[in-house]
Amino acid sequence: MSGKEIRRSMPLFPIGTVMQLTELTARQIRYYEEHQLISPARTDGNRRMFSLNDIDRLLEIKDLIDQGINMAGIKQLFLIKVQQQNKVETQTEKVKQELTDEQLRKLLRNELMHSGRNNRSTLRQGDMSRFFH
Amino acid sequence: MSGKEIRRSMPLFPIGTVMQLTELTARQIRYYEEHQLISPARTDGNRRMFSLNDIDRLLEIKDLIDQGINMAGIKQLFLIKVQQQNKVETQTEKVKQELTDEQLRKLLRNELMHSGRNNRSTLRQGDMSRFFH
DNA sequence: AAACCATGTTAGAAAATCTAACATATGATT
DNA sequence: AATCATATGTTAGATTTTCTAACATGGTTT
Repeated sequence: MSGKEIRRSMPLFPIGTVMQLTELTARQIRYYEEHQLISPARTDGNRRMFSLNDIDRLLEIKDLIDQGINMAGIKQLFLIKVQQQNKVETQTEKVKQELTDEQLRKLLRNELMHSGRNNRSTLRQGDMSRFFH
Repeated sequence: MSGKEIRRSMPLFPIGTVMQLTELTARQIRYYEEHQLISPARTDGNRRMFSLNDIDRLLEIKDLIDQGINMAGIKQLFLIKVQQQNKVETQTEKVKQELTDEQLRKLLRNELMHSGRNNRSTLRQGDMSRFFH
C-alpha cells in the first residue's frame, strides 16, 4: 500500500504547464480557483501545483464556459455531478449487499476489468483518458 | 493528426516535481544531463522541463547507479538498448514485407491490442505504466 | 598520496509565480 | 442611455524556483 505512484490526484504541474495544456491564461485559472471551481495544492513556497484531476476539471470548465454557462452555473453542475456519483455508489452498495459471495466475486472481477475507476462522468467529457499512450 | 494530447515525450514537469518523483537531487539530475544520459527540454527562460520518458529514464539510471554502474557504463547500456530496439524493428519490418495483406492486418490488429508501444524495455523496468490508474 | 567520481553546498542572477489593484469589454438591468 | 456585474487583461512589487559556475568532500582507483 506504499511505493511511488502517480495518481490522478497528485499535484505535479505548475501553472505554466497547465496553461499550455488547457490553453487558459493564468488569470483565468486563478479566477476559477477564486470561485472554488478548483482547489489546486500549494508548494511550501505557495506556488500552485495541479493534478491530472485539476486539469480534467479545467477542461470541463472551459467547455462549459464555451457553452455560455457562468461560474455559478458551473458550480451547481459540479455539485449535481457528485450527487449523481454518490447516488450511483450507494445504489451499487445496495445491490452488492444482496449478492452471494460467489456472485460478488464475479462482479468485482468484472468491475476491475472494465470501468477505469469512478471517472465515468455524468457530464460531458473532459477527462484525460484519451490522452495517454 | 492534431489536438491536445499528452505524450510520453511532452515536456511537462519542472525539476522540482521530478525530484519528488524520482527522489533524486537537482544536482544529480543535472549531473546526469551533463553526461548526456538525459536531454530534458528547456523553456524559453532556460528552465528544464521533463517528460514522462525523461522520468522513466531517471528511474532506470537510479536503478543502475544502485547496482554500482557508473556514467560510462550506463551510457553504454542505453546505447545497446537502442540498438536492440532497432534490431527488433528492422526484424519486424522484414517479417512484414513477407506477409500478405490479410496476414498483415491480423498482425497489426494484434500489435495494437497488446504491447503498449515500444516501451517494453530491454533492460529492467523503469517505465511508468505501473503508475497510472 | 594523487587523481577521479559522484554528489553536496554556496552565491548571484534570471525566470516563474504570487497577490492585489486597477482597467476594460460584453451583456444584462434599470 | 446609463449603470452594473462578470470575466478577463494588465501592471507592479514581492517571493520562490531554477539556473550556472565554482569550490568542497568522501570514496575509489591508480
